[in-house]
Amino acid sequence: MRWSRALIPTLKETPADAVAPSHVLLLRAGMIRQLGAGAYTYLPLGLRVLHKAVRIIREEMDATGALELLMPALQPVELWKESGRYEAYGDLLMKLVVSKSHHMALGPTHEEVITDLTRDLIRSYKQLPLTLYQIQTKFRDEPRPRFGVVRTREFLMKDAYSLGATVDQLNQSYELMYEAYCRVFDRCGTPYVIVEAESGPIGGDSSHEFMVPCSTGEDTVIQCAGCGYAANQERAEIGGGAAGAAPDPAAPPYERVATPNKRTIREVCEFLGVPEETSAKLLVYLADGRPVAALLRGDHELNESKLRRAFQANSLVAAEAAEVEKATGTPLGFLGPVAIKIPMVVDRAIAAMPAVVVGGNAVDVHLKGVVPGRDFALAALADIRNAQAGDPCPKCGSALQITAGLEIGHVFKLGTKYSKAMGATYLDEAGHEVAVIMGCYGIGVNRIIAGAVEAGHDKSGILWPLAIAPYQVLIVPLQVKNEQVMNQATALEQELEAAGLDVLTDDRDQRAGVKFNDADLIGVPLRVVIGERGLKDGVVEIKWRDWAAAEQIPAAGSGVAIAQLIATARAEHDRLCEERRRARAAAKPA
RNA sequence: CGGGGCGUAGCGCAGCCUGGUUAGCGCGCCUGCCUUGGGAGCAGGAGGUCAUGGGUUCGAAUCCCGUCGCCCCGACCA
Repeated sequence: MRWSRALIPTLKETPADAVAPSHVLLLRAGMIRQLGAGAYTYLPLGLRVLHKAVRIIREEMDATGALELLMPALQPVELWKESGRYEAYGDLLMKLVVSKSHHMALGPTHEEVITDLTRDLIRSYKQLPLTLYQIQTKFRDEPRPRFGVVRTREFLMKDAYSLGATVDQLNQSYELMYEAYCRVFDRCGTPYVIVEAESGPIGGDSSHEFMVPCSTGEDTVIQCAGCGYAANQERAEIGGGAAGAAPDPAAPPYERVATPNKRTIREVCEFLGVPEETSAKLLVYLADGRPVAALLRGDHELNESKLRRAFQANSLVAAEAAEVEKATGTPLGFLGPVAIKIPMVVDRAIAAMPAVVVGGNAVDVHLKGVVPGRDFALAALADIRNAQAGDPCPKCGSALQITAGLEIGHVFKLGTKYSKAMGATYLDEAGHEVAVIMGCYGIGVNRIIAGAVEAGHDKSGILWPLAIAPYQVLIVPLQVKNEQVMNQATALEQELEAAGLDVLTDDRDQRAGVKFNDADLIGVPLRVVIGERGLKDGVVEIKWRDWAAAEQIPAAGSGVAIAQLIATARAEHDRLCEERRRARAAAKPA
């Protein structure tokens, strides 16, 4: 391919709206263009990268025995009402009216459609297990698209659904997908960590997310350097947790203090001159509509998933100010655990505190020196807060670390939520009608691209992994009007293309500096420079994008040598992937 | 949805506060000369509903009101 014909509109300056490195560089490298918020065109160069990732995904999905199909993006809303997600998904679901009165939605995911298909097609245990997948555009009405291609309203997703007759079959499908995901991301060359994820109210005993560590990531990952424990903050447990010491019998009784108009933890603590970690806050939530309270240390953050589980509720929402006052008889800002009338769960960290400052359940009143276990019960103790840096690891007790992660893949055991709601059943060996046991597995294809750039760039531009680079080799003839130079470039291009390589030749009549800067920007892994100077000595220059030094090789036979270099690099990468696969297999309990 | 910022040429910006002829600059683009191993130079040129609707005014990119769009922070995110 000739650069002059390839439509690669590189930009010298950073577009004002772009902040995230992947957004800036994909724009500057001429790979994407924005149409509107969360909607991007993939220009030819960017599309090549996307296609390469898709190809790897497809190969690995097929290798697991999963079958590819293609479901409609356009879905009847009735299916969503049937599964109960029409309400649950809310505004994120893009709705539209077709043919004047036909209510449709654009699919944000396809559990409903696959379950509908399943109840049609799956009749017998003999057809199971089965995993189906597709690679398709998804639509979500994101309230806030951001960071270029990281969060968009329309994106390419590989979604797979496993159908099983037994929990064993589900577990096997899950394992297969989990391993296939590792292979996909290993092969794409995108760094990732696998974290335990929150599986949501639907239950299911297992869920993992694949995260690219990068500052642009929207998720918070909790990791233990000691034992390798890694979890999404939504999920991460906190170690320690032994019950605190018994209340000090010598502790003086608590005292009531006037705190006029001091409502927030900060205001109260500043007013009383005590540190926030000696205070406690009482939060009121509606668990399945019933008011409940959560008590945690003033400087700690509530984890709603943990609280929802603590109350064994299906839904949990923060109570409005009016609801709080109605439930407790006290306005926001002065709530406390002493003599509270609604059910309360206390965070474990509270049990370790000898005395706390809390709200007095009366306007403009707080209580000082309240002793947990003496002045209020510690019966319902639970881990209900977000893990933070320095907290003990739940597995080994080492200090946890906190990093940002970009979610590129998610594997999830669904169980029978959808099959039961929508009547997807099969007949088992005994002739009983049983709900299909399902799993779902997603990869954000665009995010592989974004993640690769977030993880692989420098001041000059992108460093594509060889496997997903738009081209593998960039030939840069420096004097395009010099026949000898151009002939050499053309011959090399044809030879490499004949050898099956993806080659781009920068045939633009530009100065060397322009070409080199653009070469660095678009990040093609191997650059071959052909110039008058080198040809005089019978050499061409080769340079890996991620490697500082260039080297000279004989111009004669350079095609063979370069094809060999790429082949070696690919073999080395394959070897690395295989090594990781073996390590995973070895680490897995028998 | 709350808070903040911004819409002037393909990109980056100035002009607006204090209204006044043909709306500027840099990059990019076209033509020519010159140059040629890390974003050269000179000369000429093309390209604008100043986001949009209304209002004030003799006169609006500029002042006022509405609308739309985009970005950032937060909330939200199977």
